[in-house]
Amino acid sequence: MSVKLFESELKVMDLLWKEGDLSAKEIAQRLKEQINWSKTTTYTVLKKCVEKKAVLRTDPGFLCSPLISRKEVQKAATKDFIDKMYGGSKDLLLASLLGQQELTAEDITRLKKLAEELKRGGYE
Amino acid sequence: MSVKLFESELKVMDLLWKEGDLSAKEIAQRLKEQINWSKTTTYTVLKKCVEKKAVLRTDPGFLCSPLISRKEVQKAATKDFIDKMYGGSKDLLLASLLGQQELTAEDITRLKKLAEELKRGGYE
DNA sequence: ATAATCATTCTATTGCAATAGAACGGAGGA
DNA sequence: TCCTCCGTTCTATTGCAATAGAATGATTAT
Repeated sequence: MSVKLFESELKVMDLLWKEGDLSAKEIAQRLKEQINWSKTTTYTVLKKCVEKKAVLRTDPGFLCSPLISRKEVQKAATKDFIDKMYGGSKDLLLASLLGQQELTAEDITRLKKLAEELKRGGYE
Repeated sequence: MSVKLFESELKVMDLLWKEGDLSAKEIAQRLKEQINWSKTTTYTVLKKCVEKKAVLRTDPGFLCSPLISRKEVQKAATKDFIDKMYGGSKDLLLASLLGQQELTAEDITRLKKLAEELKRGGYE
């Protein structure tokens, strides 16, 4: 359950999260178009994802499906990031986010509504 | 004004942010104690910080002072992180933070209060 | 004046993510 | 059966952050 992914691996996962299951061949094709990756690059990175149990690859056709969700990865990465940049304090990150001048009144209203919903248990 | 710092550079900045201006020698001493860095490692990393204009080093005594604040660096790093992990959407990061089960009712109350203050312009 | 000490810089070395060229192997056509 | 194509793997190569050993140069003590 090692959800620590590198940037290259995220590119592969991103595709799978967006498009759903794809064959290795299709992934290679799309990443060739999108970011000009050589097919071998895609296969190498894909292999890493499989080793890390982030992707399940099954025959026939080397069909690939994500084993971990974007949310899980985001959550883990966010924790790492908070540890690294905010000394482990979620609150400090929140404060930094909220303290940005670009935050509009609507942002805040929305935020309050969001908090309200959370309080009522309106989260998955 | 390149505020993009590596992990090693952050270790140096962290010290300066905490302790205020220090001589290169003192920095080397402390990082030797704290994380067992060789003095040359410290000097190499410190040099990078100077090149990046994150630190001002003046004679006499190679006194070092931070040229950028922790907040600036956090803000820039957070933006990068949001771009990388949340497709540039600050809201999604917020949602992820708030959606964590560990968030208590008090957390939410505090958050709402924080948002309230922000709305009233109570931020620096 | 010279030696010794020590702060600073110069110049590797290591480790690992990113990228991809070349080799391999199996399916399908001649 | 044999050849060709192409999906997949094996095995580099590159680039860069992290780390630090050896060289340098200035200051102090003898």
